[in-house]
Amino acid sequence: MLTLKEIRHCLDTMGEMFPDAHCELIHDNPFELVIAVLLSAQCTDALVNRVTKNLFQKYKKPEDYLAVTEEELQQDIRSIGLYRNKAKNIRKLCQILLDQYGGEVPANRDELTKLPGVGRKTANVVVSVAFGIPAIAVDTHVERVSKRLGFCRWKDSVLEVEKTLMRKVPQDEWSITHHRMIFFGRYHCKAQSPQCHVCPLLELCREGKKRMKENQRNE
DNA sequence: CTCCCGATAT
DNA sequence: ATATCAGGAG
Repeated sequence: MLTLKEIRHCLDTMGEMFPDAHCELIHDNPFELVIAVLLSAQCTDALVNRVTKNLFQKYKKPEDYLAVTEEELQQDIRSIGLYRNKAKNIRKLCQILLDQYGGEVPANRDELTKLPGVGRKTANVVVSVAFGIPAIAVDTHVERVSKRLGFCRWKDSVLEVEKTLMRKVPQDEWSITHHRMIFFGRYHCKAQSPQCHVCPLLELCREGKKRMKENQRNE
């Protein structure tokens, strides 16, 4: 486990590496963001953006998703994967927005979490990005980076990772820290090929040093 | 824990 | 061929 000062150094370094870290899901309003984040489960942002480019031209409001059959919506998002669950959840979610929220997206994590297909991670992204409410969404990248670097313990659940990060990072930096960790994980500390050999954090990264030693044996 | 699932990187 | 991708629900 890293000290508070070491974590501070890691986050500052990530900020220097990725000064423009931001949400890469293309959207024009909170409703589009909810749809995009829901679609992004187990799928790259690039592919989501490719699909939503057409999707958001055809479907503007919750009513539009309910005006077609579920099979038609499935076909419109098929290339995303998990498309049966996602199509069903999107249509249920739209019905609830119309019935209970006047067709608007609630600006509240607990209300968002009640929506089908919206778990804690998706809700955190929406409140943070769409409504400016401080939150740390722990996705696959944030979890992997936290564990490799030693921000938390290997056995921690995603909820425990989130709580640890909230405890160790000032609240007014939650959102930007979340995005810096996403970029760091997506483009540098990648799942399959982490760039340990050019990593400025290698000296305090337990996992990184272990990986570098393993590589030496294979030469 | 398993299932959902196509696209892409390794 | 296999792992991974801005996860969530049962």
